[in-house]
Amino acid sequence: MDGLTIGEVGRRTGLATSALRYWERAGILPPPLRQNGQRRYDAGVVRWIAVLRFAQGAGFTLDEIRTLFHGFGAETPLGARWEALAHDKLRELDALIARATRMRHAIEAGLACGCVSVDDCMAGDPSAPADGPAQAPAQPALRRAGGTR
Amino acid sequence: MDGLTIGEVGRRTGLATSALRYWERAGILPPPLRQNGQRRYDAGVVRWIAVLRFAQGAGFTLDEIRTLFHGFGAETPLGARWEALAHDKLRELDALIARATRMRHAIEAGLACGCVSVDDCMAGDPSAPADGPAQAPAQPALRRAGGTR
DNA sequence: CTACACCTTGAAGTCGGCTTCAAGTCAAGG
DNA sequence: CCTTGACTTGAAGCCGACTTCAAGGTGTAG
Repeated sequence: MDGLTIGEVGRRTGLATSALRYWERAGILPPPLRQNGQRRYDAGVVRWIAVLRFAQGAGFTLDEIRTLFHGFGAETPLGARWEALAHDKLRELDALIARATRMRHAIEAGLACGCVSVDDCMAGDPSAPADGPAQAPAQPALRRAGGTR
Repeated sequence: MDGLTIGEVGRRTGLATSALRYWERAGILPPPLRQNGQRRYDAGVVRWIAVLRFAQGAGFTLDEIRTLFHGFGAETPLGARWEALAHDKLRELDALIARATRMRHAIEAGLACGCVSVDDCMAGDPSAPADGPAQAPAQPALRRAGGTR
């Protein structure tokens, strides 16, 4: 046994090999040894990838995950690293949830409004008819996330 | 008075003129009359834009907003159009909120875990130590939304 | 005439996290 | 020797909603 090929790692983790190469280039996965120019991974990489995917699922960007993996002194335990990043992320998530909740309310306000045409409806303007759906968007959208292949 | 220039509309609505042109090309705002090749908008466009921005703020994509504005028979009232689109969007938002809430839980599980290194932590694998942070991500991320200039 | 402010267009750039493609390398099997 | 299959690379494409850029037109003021 001289290490896993990238295809083997892909099979074991359910990931595309292109993603593994991408993470390596992005400085997240350390470059493995090579045999004849081909990557040979230590079996431990599977666990690293599990942590990576977990962090991604928790909402961390690759930038943040790079920090999680390589951005602290080598002696800093994983738990402490996680904690250092978690508070900001929790606040981001709370903001996201709050925003999504406001969007829900906006949609319901739109349902309650019952306008006939664009020109007799709506907000944003002090001379507006009544209690139309309210003001501006402020935060345009929320993008969807890609599935896992 | 022969209509508002695009710059004037931008000023009144707080939008970049590039956005107005983009929406026109995207088939959302109808092309206005022109004088010497320049767009001259009817004052009513301001209200259209308010509705557009409101819908955007409620989470609708430009595709959906195009449907909202131009995708029904001309006799269909705005309220009915809104309703036709609202139910799916509410479900999407609920899914989003649920996902964000799961992400919150994941982060908190990570905080409770207290692992020292990547190799002694984590999930996804049946031989894992204990009740590590749990399984996979399934839905990678949530993208941030751009502010309103 | 020049300067200036405003408008026009199409093409390309931005962000994140990949995927896809073209072209090439390499080892094992028939 | 030739094919097959897995690997390598860099470059480009994708999604959404725009912004930015280059190059040029037009109207008005001084």
